[in-house]
Amino acid sequence: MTRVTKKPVVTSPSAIRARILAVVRRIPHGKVATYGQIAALAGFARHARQVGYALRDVSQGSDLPWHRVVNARGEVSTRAAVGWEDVQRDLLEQEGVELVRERVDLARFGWKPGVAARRTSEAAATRGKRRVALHAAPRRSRG
DNA sequence: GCCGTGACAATGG
DNA sequence: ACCATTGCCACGG
Repeated sequence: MTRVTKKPVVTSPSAIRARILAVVRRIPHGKVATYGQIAALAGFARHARQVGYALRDVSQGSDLPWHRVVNARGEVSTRAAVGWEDVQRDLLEQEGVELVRERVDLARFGWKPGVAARRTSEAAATRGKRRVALHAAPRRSRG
């Protein structure tokens, strides 16, 4: 059928954004994901900054769980509009995400896609040991 | 089409 | 543990 004449791979103005937002939408309630993780899951490793860009364009008025996205240190990233940092922290706490010193323990609340919730005891045990790769595949990526 | 910007990330001091 | 620097890459002017 030679319908490949013109493939829709045209990379829309924001094909990358759409993909990113799709991943953000998958973050489960009560969990958080890092910018770099989102980018990697979307298929755009080292585009962590683009995640922030995408969210900045959306933010309010959307059903997107934008508040579940934090930086690699588990902190809420500061953006242009001051004050929303508190809003985000509040939303997270409402979901049961603990914030210790303004930081989220990624080992506990970090979203692990594809892995169903294991036993709580097991998760606790993991805490004391070495932390396995939380991110999908950071490798040598840097941004 | 080049240049600066940015809700990031990793490294070094 | 904190601050400064460097890298990365799409987007907007």
